[in-house]
Amino acid sequence: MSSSVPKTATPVGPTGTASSRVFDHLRKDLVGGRFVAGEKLAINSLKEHYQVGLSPLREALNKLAAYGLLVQENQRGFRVPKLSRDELDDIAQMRLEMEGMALERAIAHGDSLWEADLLAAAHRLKRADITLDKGEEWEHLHTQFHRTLVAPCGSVWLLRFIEQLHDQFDRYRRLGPKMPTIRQELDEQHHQLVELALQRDAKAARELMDDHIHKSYEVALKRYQEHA
Amino acid sequence: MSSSVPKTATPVGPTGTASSRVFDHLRKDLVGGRFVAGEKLAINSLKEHYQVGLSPLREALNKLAAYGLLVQENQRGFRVPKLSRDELDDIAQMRLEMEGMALERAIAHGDSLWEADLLAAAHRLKRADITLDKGEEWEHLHTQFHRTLVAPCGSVWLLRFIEQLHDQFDRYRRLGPKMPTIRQELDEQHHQLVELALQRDAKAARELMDDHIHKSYEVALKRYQEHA
DNA sequence: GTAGGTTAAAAAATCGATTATCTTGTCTAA
DNA sequence: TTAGACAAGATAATCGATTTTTTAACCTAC
Repeated sequence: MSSSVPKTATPVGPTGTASSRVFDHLRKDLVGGRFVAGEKLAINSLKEHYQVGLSPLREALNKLAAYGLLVQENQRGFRVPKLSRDELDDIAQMRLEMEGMALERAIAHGDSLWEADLLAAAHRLKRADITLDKGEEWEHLHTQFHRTLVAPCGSVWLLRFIEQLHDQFDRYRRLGPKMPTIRQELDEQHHQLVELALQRDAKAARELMDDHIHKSYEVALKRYQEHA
Repeated sequence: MSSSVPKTATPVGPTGTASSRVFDHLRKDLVGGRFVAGEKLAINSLKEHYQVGLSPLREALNKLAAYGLLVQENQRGFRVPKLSRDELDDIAQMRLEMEGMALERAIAHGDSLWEADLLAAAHRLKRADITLDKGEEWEHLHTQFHRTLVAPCGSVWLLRFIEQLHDQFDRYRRLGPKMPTIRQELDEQHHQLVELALQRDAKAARELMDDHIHKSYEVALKRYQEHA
């Protein structure tokens, strides 16, 4: 049953609005460190780089500013936020509080579907770990794993804030190339987190999560210090 | 020393960009309940109502969507988010956690300038309480008081999240007219909060804050239930 | 009567050009 | 020499019109 001109073709080309596409793309690039912290964005350059008109671009920039990945100054356009030790400490501290809270709640409420999702997410991430492919694909699986871990915490707003903090944190963590030694430790913790979650050991899981974030913080801090 | 055409005149007229002005105005209107929850925004009506062009209006709507006061669906414009009991519970619960945390930290770190600011903010709010003027001016002083209370918590991100949660909470609280009886209780708690903060009694202050949020939650819940 | 399809109207998204504001370099006067 | 004024260029913000997509109304075939 194939028609030569299907009514709804598989969207090979770009999907969604130009605004949402450039938003996603810019978000990735900002989190991935493809801009220099503090730099002023030249809108006209972005326009050609992302192959998009001025209106959708500006709408994306406005959203990113409200989200905290850009700063907007009246009549002076948009800048990439500066990085600072104080802010990194703040972000890490907030991650400790909020992801800890979310993990405890997720362990209390997560059902068996969650268990399956969690195992799947951990497995996919492990595959990328051993391939040592630490590119954009690994980043996505890593984000997805942490998202799955806390997903059934029962609070839409908590999840939203955690997502935002992750993006902010990753701006520091991804300042430089990977550090295989510490990275391997962190990868192992992902599996230990799954085990403790499945055992419903909220206390131990939270302690491990604290340690996980702490180790990640040390990586991010080193990156930040080397970066200057 | 007065020139007939001063170079930098006092900005009597509208200040800032059209986009930022309409953002502020829309934010107030959304929090203040001047739109029906769930309704779709007719951009062209907004355009004339706020006396602004399409581009700055759309930029403001995009920012509000990223902030969480609007929902944006690709190719289908903007909607006012629906209200739900579950979300109100979520917001109130998050306020308990986050404002409690912020208050404890503020009490630990706040200096004498903070004490003065706090007394001033409480005083201004009391003036508005007794005038029984519960309009936009009271709302502003109330927001300002709570903001001052937690200001020296040391975390930019915590303050940001709390601000966002307040806006969300107020969408429920401001669904209906004031309730003088319970309102008076809440007003008294503001002063007790100042006293406990000045005494640096973090534990008691947090307990009172919990109670304050709980009472406010009951008001908001009643509003929500009456609203249907 | 209803499912599916066509079309007209409405609304959203985007574009190209204009206007307002800021920035930079240069000149003048103290 | 340097602070301040000025002008020219660059950039940000906004407008008006166009294109694209959705919505709603109508029509046809079963």
